[in-house]
Amino acid sequence: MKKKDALESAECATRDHASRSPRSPQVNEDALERAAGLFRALGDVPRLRLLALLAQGEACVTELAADQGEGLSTVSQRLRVLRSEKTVSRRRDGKHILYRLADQHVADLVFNALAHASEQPHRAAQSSRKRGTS
Amino acid sequence: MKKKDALESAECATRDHASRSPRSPQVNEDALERAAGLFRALGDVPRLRLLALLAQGEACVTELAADQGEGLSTVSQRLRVLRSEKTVSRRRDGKHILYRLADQHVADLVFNALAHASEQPHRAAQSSRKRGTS
DNA sequence: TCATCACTTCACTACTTGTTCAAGTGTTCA
DNA sequence: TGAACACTTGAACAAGTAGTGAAGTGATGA
Repeated sequence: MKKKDALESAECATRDHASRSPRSPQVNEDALERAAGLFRALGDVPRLRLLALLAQGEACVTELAADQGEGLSTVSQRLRVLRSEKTVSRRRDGKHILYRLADQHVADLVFNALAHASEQPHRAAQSSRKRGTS
Repeated sequence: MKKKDALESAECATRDHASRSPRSPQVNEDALERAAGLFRALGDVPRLRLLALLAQGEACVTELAADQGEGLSTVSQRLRVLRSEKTVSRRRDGKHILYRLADQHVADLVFNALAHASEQPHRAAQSSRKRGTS
């Protein structure tokens, strides 16, 4: 993925709507990076399913793999990605390693998105609906 | 991306912790797909920045491109992705096409994630903090 | 201490995605 | 009517990412 071609022909901004507002970079660049990373980790159906599963409680890799009909290695890799973005945490329990959602915020994100997705079968609207609405 | 290698050696599930709970697929597969699509669209720094910018109000493509020091085409493509996941909507205003966040839910998602990311410089915690914080 | 179990990591391939230039579309204004 | 503006779309390529088998790691139990 390359970058750069900047401003190939941006002229309107200085004329028509000269200054609507500063529209500055007041967003923390670092936070942006982490937020994007988090979203990227959640942006994959198998991984999201894994999280939805873990939202029901702790589970070991074998259990998760069996539940999804996938290989251990595959599931382990998915968990690695999720773990690198701090969406899940793990602890050893004898021979097993149990995974769980890292915190309530992750659960909120997943549930909100799923709720939102369920509400809107085919299109988003000018909704001013509040969260938590089922 | 291939698929399949299923159950290369999952035996523990049937022995040690035989049945912790059903842990069934009660998650709507279709909602999962849409939610993942939404997250995937948000999982890119430039696109997320675009949304953060739009959270401040409507803006035309040229304006957004100028603000980020990027080319029109580049920004237009990013907006296309965002639009395909219904995170932004647009309307024509004379020569310009003004983009805006599609709904409040998207703004919530972005702000929550950014807030969460800002709160946790280097690691996630057992936070039970509620949304809307800061 | 050695075999087994439950994973994790590595290396590799196939596939997906983002950026970019060139060309195309739709509006406005002279 | 046509030139200029503000985008959008298409195609191509580079770079990133997921899945997989094989090999490695760390507990447990005989």
